[in-house]
Amino acid sequence: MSLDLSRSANSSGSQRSKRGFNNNNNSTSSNRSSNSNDSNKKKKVSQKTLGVAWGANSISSSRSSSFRKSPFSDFGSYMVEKNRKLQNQFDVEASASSHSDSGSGKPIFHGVSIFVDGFTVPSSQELRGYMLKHGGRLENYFSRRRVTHIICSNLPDSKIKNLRSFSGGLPVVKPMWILDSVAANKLLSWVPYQLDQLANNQPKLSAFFALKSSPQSQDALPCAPVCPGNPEAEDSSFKGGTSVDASFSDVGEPVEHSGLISGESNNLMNKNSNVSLLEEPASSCGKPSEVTMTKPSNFDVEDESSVRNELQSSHYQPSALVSSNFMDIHNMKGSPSSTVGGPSNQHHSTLEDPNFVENYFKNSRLHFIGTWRNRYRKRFPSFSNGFKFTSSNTKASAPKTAVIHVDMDCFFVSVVIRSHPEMQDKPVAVCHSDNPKGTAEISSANYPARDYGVRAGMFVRDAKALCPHLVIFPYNFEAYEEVADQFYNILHKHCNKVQAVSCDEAFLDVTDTDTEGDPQLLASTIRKEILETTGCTASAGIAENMLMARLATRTAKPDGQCCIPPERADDYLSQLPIKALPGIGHVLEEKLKKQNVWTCGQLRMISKDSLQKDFGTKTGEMLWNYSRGVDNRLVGVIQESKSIGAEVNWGVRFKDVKDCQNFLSNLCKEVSLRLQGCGVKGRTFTLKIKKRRKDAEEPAKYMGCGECENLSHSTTVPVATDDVEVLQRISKQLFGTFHLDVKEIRGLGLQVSRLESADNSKQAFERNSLKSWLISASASTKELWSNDSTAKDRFNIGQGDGVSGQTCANSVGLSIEMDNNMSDSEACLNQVSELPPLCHLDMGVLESLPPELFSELNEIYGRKLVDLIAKNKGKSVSISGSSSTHSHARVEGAMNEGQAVLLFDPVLHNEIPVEKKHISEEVPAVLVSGAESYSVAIPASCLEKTDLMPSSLSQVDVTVLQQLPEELKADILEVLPAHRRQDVSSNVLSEVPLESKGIKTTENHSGSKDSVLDNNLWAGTPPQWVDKFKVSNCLILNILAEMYYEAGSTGNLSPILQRAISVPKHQLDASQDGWDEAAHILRELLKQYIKLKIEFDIEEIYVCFCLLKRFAMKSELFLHVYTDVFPYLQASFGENYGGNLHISLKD
DNA sequence: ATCCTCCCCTAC
DNA sequence: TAAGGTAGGGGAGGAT
Repeated sequence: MSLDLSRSANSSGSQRSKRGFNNNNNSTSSNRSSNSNDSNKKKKVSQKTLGVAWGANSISSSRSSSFRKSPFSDFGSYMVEKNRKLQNQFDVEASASSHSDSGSGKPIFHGVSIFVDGFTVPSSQELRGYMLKHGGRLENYFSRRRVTHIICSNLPDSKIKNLRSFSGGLPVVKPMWILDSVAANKLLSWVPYQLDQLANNQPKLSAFFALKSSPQSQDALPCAPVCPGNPEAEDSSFKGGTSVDASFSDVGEPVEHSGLISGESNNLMNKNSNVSLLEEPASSCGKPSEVTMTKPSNFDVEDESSVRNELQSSHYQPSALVSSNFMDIHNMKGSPSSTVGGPSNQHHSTLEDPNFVENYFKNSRLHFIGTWRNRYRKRFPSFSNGFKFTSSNTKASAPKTAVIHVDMDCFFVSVVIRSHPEMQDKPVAVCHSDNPKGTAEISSANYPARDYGVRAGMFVRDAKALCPHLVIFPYNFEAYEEVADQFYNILHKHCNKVQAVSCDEAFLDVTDTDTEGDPQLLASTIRKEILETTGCTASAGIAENMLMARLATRTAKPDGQCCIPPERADDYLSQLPIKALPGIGHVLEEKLKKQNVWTCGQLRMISKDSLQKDFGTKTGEMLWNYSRGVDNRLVGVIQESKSIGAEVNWGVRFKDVKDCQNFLSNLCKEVSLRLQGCGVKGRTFTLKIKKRRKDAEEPAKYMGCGECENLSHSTTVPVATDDVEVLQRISKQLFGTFHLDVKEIRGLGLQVSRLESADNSKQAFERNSLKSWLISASASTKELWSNDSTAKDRFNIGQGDGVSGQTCANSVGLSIEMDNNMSDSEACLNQVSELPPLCHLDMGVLESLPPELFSELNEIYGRKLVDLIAKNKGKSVSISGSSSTHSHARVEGAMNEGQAVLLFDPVLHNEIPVEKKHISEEVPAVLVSGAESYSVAIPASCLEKTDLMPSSLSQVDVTVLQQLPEELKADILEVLPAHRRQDVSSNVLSEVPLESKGIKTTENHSGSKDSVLDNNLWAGTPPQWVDKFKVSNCLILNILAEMYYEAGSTGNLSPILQRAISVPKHQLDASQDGWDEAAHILRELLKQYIKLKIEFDIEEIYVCFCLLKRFAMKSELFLHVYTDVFPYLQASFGENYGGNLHISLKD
């Protein structure tokens, strides 16, 4: 597929402004006469009469009365009244013939309201009878508001277009749907009954269906895409969907099919009827006679009736996935925007549509193209990552390679007109809109249209200007998907080395394929089969490498094939315009033209050095090679994706920050779903923003982004994620770094890179869940005490049982029996019931938790936490009343209850209070900040490496230390000052005088080479802060031990910890340096936390430490803290430092 | 040197 | 009205 976006999308504002003379103003105020006047009238009518649409059932009915004017004041009102009468009549008859459907409650067609278009079998009267009998409705006059399904047997082509224009996304379904549903006594999915001719007009819902069900399984999905088993669901989604379009609607108006198209099509003939035989104009240059070309004289179009419209189980993108949500929301809201909001001219902007993001992608051709690869990967997994090259394919051993490049001709058009043979020779294009004054873009034009100069990327108004009788077809993404599948099925059948380029283009390596010596024969066989199967033509290029094969295809188009033997490559290239080389776009072309290089022959005159100097090493080499027909690429598989993202650069208009945040949030949802859909998580997040250029005029394109500055910021987090909330926090944080007026934003995109498989981190994820973390504390304690060899092996524990016994006594009710036969993960999963008892939870900490964490915990504890907190409120206050320090009541409460570091650690329960007492008594603390915020100093000595070690084992989770292997334990002990070592060797968890802990309390950190923030940070020392920092020393040791556990239990550090800590396992095991470095990094981490929170609430810092402890053990949770906290920092330091703050942890 | 970020360019 | 996306590659320039 050739996609020319350069004119409209990427390049030149100049192009746009040239076009702009016929701009929006012009077109709206110009003589659109009847059309625009009509639509205005319709809008008015629809407003007035909206409420009638759904009668008493209508969600908007209550609203309607206020809009209704006196009856019969105009034709519209008359029609409304008439409709109402007919409906009443219908209702009366319906109740009279009320039919007990299946006894299962709702009748089959409950909520279904059909409009019968044209002659049908059975007749519309019969259909009416079925509807009457089974709780449905039949509308005598079409209304997009009331009608849920259009029933139609077959339509003359002249009607197709009109139907498409008024159906507005409603399903157009064959009457068989009604009959079959009655026969099945349930509402069947309408999708398999779509009218073939019009299937392409129903992207939204059918996309959803396609996702959920294959044709084989649709019977099992009786009706509802939104809510299976509830017939109302499907129906109500239509209500929502149609009311969205209300302002376009023609409520109460009788349908007239003016055969717009028929007149046009009659004019087309003659001139273009044989255009498929013509050579592509561009190919005329540089086509040497030796290049063999074949083109068929014509092709047979498959009989229309045999063109299956079979719905295949396409893999739709997440945007389709969330469509149910979208519909529900619209349904609930009743689309007030369309009823109250007046004209809908903003409807497709972010201003009016709260679900713009989801909606947008479903209708975007570029999105379809851009995401096709992912769908292909899922559809043909064995081909997208299956075959590998045999060495025989390399240049050395197999000098003669054969590559075929196959490319469907004007794919989008071919597919939509494959069942309209009479359109083949007429100028046809695919476009969102047929408005001859519109700025919708032509996506694809067939060759007759190209003869008029119609090109992909043009505005439809320009195309119509060139070719007034151009026939516009809308997109049919499902059909593209279907044909692409057929296309690839054929390719895979004939060749086992297929490299998919796009939905309509692929390379085949046929070197080893049995082609009976003739790749051309194979190419022609394939093309023939493609035509027979899909009804669409394909062209092929055959050459010895991918470059030349591709160029050959260019010559072969349309519907031909071309072989360029190696010996003819030079000739072929010499006159070839440089733009024809893949990799040379308009920018490179312009640059080269400035050097007077127009053809590949001229390009060859330039030395490689010169090219590399002007265009860079790689690009220069590429130019040098390609101009000589040299291409060393091998036909290969689609490689693993390196990034996943989503962006929207159309219709983006925000009126306030809230709008923008909502949009961003939806974008994150989309990206998260895509990540999950691909089974990957990512670490680097890039937010891209298009900002209106200062002097930019109103874009020529309706709702376009116009001329923009492209901005991007990225951040890297330590733990890969696909979690939507994390994405939202990160993107919010990134967004803050731009400091933009949201009104200037014209486009937003979020891209995720540094991907890793979600499977790999699945185990880690399970470990990292809050629940498993809670459990693991008790589990590890238990394992320690156990003599079970599994536990020993896991932690390499060979000793320390004596002490274990002691700690065991300290724990309350946490023991679990480990089954020897259980794997670690099984064991983990089986520990679900082993939560720390409620009485062990710290109220202060609980209350301080971020809401999301609290609610997660609350759920885990069966929602008892809320009560617990309520009960403990008074108690907590009394504790704080007794406190004499500056710290916040809840923090003090927590400290007094002995849980300074860990929420639940049973061992630390016993140690921390002791230590804490010393610190708070003996370390003088200075609060030096101004009145408005804390500014805290931390002793510089605390940052010395030696002080990373706990000053006393009383700070250490001894159970943790005990689990270290002998030599590591020795390492750690060795670093401890002698008096500390004594603590350990005596194994007494005694109190150690503060003076001996080597903590200096008044030094400033002015010597630090850290950022200016540090100076603020270390400026003072409030007592509570020292407490926590001391605690952090202990924490670090715990963390190090945890790291060791990770290593011990899995044989390797978990990927998460490897990255977060960035200390290779071997280093950890081998030397003190490794530990020191790990400690250093962790210390930096702590500092970040301190920075993040210090300016706000000292209490929060405490929470951070609690959470940081979790980070050490369960890294994924760290992300929550990390992303949660960063915005505070942004808010705090704002303009001054916000841009310089990169907290990302370097690899 | 090597990596990272922030772009730009290209293809479909 | 209209749906200007997605992803890879590479270059410039700065940090380490």
